[in-house]
Amino acid sequence: MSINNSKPTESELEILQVLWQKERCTVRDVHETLAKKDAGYTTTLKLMQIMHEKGLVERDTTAKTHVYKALLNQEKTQQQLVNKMIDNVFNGSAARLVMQALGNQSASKEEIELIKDYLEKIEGKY
Amino acid sequence: MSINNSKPTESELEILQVLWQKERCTVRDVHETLAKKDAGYTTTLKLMQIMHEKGLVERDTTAKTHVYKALLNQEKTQQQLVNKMIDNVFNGSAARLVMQALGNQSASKEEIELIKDYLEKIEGKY
DNA sequence: ATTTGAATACGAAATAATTCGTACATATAA
DNA sequence: TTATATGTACGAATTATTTCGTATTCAAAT
Repeated sequence: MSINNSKPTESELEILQVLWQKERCTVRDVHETLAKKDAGYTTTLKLMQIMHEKGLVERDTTAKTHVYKALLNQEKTQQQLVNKMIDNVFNGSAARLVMQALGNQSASKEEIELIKDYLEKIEGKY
Repeated sequence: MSINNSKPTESELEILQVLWQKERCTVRDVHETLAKKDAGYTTTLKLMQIMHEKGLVERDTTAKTHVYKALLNQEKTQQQLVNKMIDNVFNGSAARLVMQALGNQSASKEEIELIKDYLEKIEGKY
């Protein structure tokens, strides 16, 4: 049983996103990056404080302005979420999810190439 | 703007899952299928009633025991959820999600084959 | 030294989601 | 007919999540 098996909430995920990108962030950094949402600054602050309580992030409080860092591993978290979605939404079929993902606008020619290469690589395993 | 753009909650998704599988279900059908969760019967009932209010399902109330049917389209719903995940969790990269999905235990040799075929097929588009 | 601006802390309200108890109706079996 | 089993309705408690206001601290500029 791991220490962090609690799934992050929607908002927490948005914040983690930023932290994974930028590594060390102040609350303001995060808040500014999440400009889309027009929540107030103290809302972002509070969320990050809660994340700290939960052990999702660590922070350096030596300076007045605290600096946050993600503690959840990006890959692991992604894996968990994907697994859950496969299970929950695609009746356990990874292939279904993949096809759904590839059938949409987001998949460019370059991405398709990447995936083909990847398939070649993992096909060795069988 | 569609009528049903509200994303189903976690629990609602579980129920939809069952309804997509079985087409026409009573509350008891659903509740029994969702045996894993040990919520009470009336909880499932209430959830399905709420889903009806929200327009996620329709129901036939001619008989004493009501019969439910999903109104949300499975494919469309899956697509929405996948898109959201790509955006939210994979910084917009469908390829990342796909690789993550393929890198896990769920992807069998057969599934990989399916995907390769699929890639061939959509590659024509470019 | 005083003001101003930018931070944190934190309680508490607002909102969303889940869970369940209880009342009541109806069908079926004894 | 009466009792029992199985349904629905629905209010309300509980729990989770998000949002924000206000107090306070600290640093920098005036």
